Amino acid sequence: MITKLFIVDDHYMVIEGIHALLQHEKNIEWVGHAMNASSCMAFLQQQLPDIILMDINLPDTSGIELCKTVKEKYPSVNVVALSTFNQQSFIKKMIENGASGYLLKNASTKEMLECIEMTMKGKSYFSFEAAQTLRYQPDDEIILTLREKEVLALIAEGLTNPEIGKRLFISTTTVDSHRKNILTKFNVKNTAALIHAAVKKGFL
Amino acid sequence: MITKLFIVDDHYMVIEGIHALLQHEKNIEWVGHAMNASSCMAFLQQQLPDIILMDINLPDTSGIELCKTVKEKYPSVNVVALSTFNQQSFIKKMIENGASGYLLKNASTKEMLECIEMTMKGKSYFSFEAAQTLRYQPDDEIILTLREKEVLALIAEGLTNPEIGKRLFISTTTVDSHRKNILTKFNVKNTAALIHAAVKKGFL
DNA sequence: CTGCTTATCCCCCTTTTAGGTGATTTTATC
DNA sequence: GATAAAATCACCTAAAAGGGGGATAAGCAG
Repeated sequence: MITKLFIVDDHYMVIEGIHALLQHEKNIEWVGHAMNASSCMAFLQQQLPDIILMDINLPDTSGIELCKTVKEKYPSVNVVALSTFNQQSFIKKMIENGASGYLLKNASTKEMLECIEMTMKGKSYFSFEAAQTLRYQPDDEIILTLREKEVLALIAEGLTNPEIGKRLFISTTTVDSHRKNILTKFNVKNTAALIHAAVKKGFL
Repeated sequence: MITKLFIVDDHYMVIEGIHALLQHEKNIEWVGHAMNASSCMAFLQQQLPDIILMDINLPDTSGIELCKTVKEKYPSVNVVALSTFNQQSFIKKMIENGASGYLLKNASTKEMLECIEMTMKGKSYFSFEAAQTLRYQPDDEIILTLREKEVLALIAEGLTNPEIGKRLFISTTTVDSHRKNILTKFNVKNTAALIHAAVKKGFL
């Protein structure tokens, strides 16, 4: 069985690299590539591949959004996320949006082939490191409510509690409560450490 | 004249991609690759290439550090930075550490060849976007003193002014002064916005 | 229905920041 | 040796943040 493979990545070198690594594989057909989200969608209107290797960082839309759109319109297409970052939040988001796997860009040919094979069998595949991230860091997962995320974003913008209150049409004391809860969830004791941690964990 | 090319990048796909893109170039000799800083240094003890394409993000040392070390030990070797990020601070730092050029990973083959050619002629080459970043954003360049960088790092860790003072053996009021100067330089009005901006600009 | 989470609100009090203004010493540079 | 930049220290005031406590209403799941 021949797997039709499509790639979305804005880096020419990566596209060429994957192409070079897989060109001698007989059961993989290279149906094309796109360097941004919109040309990817345009391609899919004409032909559906079996697997899309999709970079998370794209110039127009993020891979996380593109993945969602693709899976909604073409549920039969398997999406495998392709990324440099081994960040838990990204991995989680891609899975939520229907990705079948997560491949880091430092993956070997063997890993790539395994990933394609597994995906075609309907199973999930995650790069070793990505899998470890998901497995061994369950406790540092931070779940914020919608409101908390809003507040956090406004804090990062530099707004004070009274300003945030006005913006969200709630009392200053409420903002204060949210803020304290966020600090507790991140296990930090002030705003500086909070913003730093929030960025590192992909919230900002 | 044949250019001896060496690559340092922790992503197998990128190495293969560049290899694929340049393998038919007759005046470029592919002398090898390394996937981290230490094996790069080990290679250089045996053979010196003309140009090193060096990723900024490496697993052990950062490319910025590696560039410095390489140029100190082997000044004849030209280092071209290779990166996904079009961030001013990184570009600036690489130049300061002796890099001859800055190539973005979405560069075309033509750009790569141009870059190699220019570098061999002793000139600098910067990807179009990287050059624009340097040219059109001169005013948002933020220059911090050594002390200010130290203080900023400790603020990001979540230390308060008294704590920072103890750590650096200076008075709390001095820390306060530094802190105010940093806020002014970043043109922000509180810690939250400061940390956010500092991360975006590559200080943290 | 009961417990749980979310979102809302309020109080007290202490510490920390931020804005303003000013000054001294060290260090590097011309 | 003069000049400029960096680093140091100080005082005042007001605003904001953080730590503690507690309360209520709405919505949801077992």
